[in-house]
Amino acid sequence: MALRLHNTLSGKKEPFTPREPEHARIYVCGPTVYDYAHLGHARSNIVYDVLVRHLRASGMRVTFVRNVTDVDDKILKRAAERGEPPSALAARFTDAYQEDMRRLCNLDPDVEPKVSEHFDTIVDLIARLVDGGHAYAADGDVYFSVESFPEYGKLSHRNLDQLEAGASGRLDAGQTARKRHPADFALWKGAADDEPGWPSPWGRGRPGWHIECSAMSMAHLGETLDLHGGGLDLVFPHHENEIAQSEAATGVPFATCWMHNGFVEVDKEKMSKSLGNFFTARDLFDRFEPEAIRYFMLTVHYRAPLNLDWTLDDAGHVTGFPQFDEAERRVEYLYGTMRRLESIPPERVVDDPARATAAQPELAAASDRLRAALDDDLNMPVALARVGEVLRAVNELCDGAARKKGKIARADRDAARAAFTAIGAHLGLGLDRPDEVLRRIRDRRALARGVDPQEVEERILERKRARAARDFAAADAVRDALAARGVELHDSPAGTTWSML
RNA sequence: GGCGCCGUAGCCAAGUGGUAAGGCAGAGGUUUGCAAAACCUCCAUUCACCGGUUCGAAUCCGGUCGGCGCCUCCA
Repeated sequence: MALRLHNTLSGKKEPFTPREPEHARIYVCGPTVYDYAHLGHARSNIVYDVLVRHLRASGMRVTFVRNVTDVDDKILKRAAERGEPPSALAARFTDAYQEDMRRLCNLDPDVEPKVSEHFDTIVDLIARLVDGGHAYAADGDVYFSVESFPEYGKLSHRNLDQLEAGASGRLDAGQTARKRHPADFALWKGAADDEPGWPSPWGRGRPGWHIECSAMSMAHLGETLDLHGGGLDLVFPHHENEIAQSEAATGVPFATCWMHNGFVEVDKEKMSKSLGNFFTARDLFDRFEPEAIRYFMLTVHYRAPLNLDWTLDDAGHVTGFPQFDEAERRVEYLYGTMRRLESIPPERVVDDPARATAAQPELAAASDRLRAALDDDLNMPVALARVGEVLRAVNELCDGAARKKGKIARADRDAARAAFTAIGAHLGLGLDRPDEVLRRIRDRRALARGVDPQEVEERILERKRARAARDFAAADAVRDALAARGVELHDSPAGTTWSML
């Protein structure tokens, strides 16, 4: 294992070294479940999914924990607006989140802890901080004292003076009065009588935003995590505060490596709910194969911003996403190549070492090349370039097997299969059934363009008769008429199939 | 104001000292009754701009211009 990762803590690329060499303990900040997952959540999940898959494909055991924040002010607010119990709303969006992430070909975390199931752990941690002099109660709230932790700011590379200056003028007056230092943050928030709350030594209330991640990660992975990840926007204050409260409590490093993924942007601006320029994953699933969305997320390095382009009609409505179109064509290429390989008739597969082509070494090395790309700070774009090389080599083999009296060496065929296995293992691509994916993509496009598959099949039969009668003019007329509607016909010895442009 | 990131072909995008990966689009070709798919070939003497360091820089240093993020809920 020679994975090197950019560590936010040091600002440098470093070898990833779990405390237990063959077992990585990883924690990633999950969603606050008050709405559907948007593309930013999708990107974050896909990045860490590739990390976990890559580590496992490289032979490491990984315990992957990703929380669900199901107790939070935003949830209470949204639930109140809808007249729905907060727990019901949270449960609904938790289910939706899990479903969406699975559709994006992400593995489930090994543990998915929820705030609602960890009150004791959270309260214990707060009590430990109060006892240690790192936190203080004030009017039913409990605050962490940043001045009690000299290293505060080490992750986001800022100091308390800077924070004070930056925060001036936009602080909540009520909280400021209770805080000893403006940067102190709430560990526990007292609840008003009409607000939901849970019992604690400091009165009825609910956890602050940051404490749950410290409590739950340490509960499931121990006091020092090998890697803690999340979106770039979590560096400050969320992760900075997690470090402070965790290390103040335990006296040991909270996480060895901190990893942060870049944003999804629209028109060069961060996509976020507050800007109103976001798309949920579900919105896109109706228009594109979820795996195409995953593919697109892999085309850019995880730390770089990922800019989303769209096309608009005159009325300003979104008409398309060129990048997802392109990614979906690449997904078709991937599955189309897989299907081609498996469609080679058995009699054309021969045990003839001499026939093994120059492509075989390239395919045999596919796994190593993927690993090398991802070992370098999870360079997914380069990994995708390696995938492209594999697909080209496999198609070359298939072309050879398709020629008159063409054959493919069993060794080549097996190397190609192994390459697809490696692609799935490291990147989570190509794990579905080719026929099903390709038909789904085709039918989704047909539906969008008002093309009836049944009718297309009839036209194909019509053309078949014309061709049999050597009436090529009539046959071509059918082809042209369908082509005008985006339907593309593919003739092959086995018959005619079709796809949507 | 503080901290930080980015600017590579028509578009997207890798590349942190050794002479520009990959994809899309485009051009030509093989194949095909015609197509499509697939495959082959071509497509940046150059990396926003100006200086500097070096035998050598897209890569390091300084400056200029342009874009963005965090500092407040946020993946």
